[in-house]
Amino acid sequence: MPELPEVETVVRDLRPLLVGRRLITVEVGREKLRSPWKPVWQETLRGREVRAVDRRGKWILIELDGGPFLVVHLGMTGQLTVAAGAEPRRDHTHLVFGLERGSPGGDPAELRFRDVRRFGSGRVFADRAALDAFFETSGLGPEPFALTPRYWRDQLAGARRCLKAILLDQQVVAGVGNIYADESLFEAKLHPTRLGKDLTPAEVGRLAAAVKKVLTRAIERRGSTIRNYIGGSGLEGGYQREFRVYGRFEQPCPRCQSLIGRSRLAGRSSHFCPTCQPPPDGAAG
DNA sequence: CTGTAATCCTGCGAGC
DNA sequence: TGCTCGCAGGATTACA
Repeated sequence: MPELPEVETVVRDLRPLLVGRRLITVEVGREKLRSPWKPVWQETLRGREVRAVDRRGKWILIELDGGPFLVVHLGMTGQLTVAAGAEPRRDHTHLVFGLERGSPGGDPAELRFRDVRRFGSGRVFADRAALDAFFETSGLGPEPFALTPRYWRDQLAGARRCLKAILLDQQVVAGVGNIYADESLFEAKLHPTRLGKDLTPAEVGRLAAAVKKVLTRAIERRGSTIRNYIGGSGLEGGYQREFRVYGRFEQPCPRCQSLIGRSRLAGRSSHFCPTCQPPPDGAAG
């Protein structure tokens, strides 16, 4: 569910609520997450103060006093929020970190990880080197905002894959998922089945700009809430009201009124305007 | 190198 | 009501 804009929103929400506060307790549920939680991690975290809250791709990084990182991936249905301790825990809450009171006599609060489908995960790295090694091993690509046209050109030059598959590949660009891949391709007026190697320099430039533009706008709207995404303070996103193709199958294109098409690509449903995003030469619709 | 499908899960809406 | 089916913001793996 959550892609870069949603994860960025969670991080921005959590930062002022967590930085400077200590994790007092750690509770771990019985249900297995995507990656198994190691019992020693409780001890690694307990009593440490949060130094920083950051994002890398779709990963949430909580840096703690003395070096370790608590790292959370939201998968499809993950929610990471700070809630009042008195607020009942909802079902599917798998990790709960009790927070030091914000002020003497202040109300108790908790950092909670809830994930209905359990495709998400929480893990702990001993220090920044271990964290970097993890991303290095996974081949996680660069953040999309500082990318040069040169980088895109190099990535696309020999690519026989279609654009949709390329955008979803976290090794090419970190953070883009199904919604923002479709919306970016519409913005760039590029059909999702076009091959990377077939793009003209102008088209490469359009794609690079479109990804940045769409993600930036989505962050401004606090991401997209379709089913169950919420930010770190529990607020929903608003970008779903600005979707131009995603989830709009057979509805009119906002640019040309053609009916939005949908097909299965790279295992995901892809939405596009058959007119504004012309299919590759020799292909149908 | 490609693409495709199955897998990990639960919940929801559509259709009967 | 209740059932089945298909689908869902992700990522990995196996196989053609």
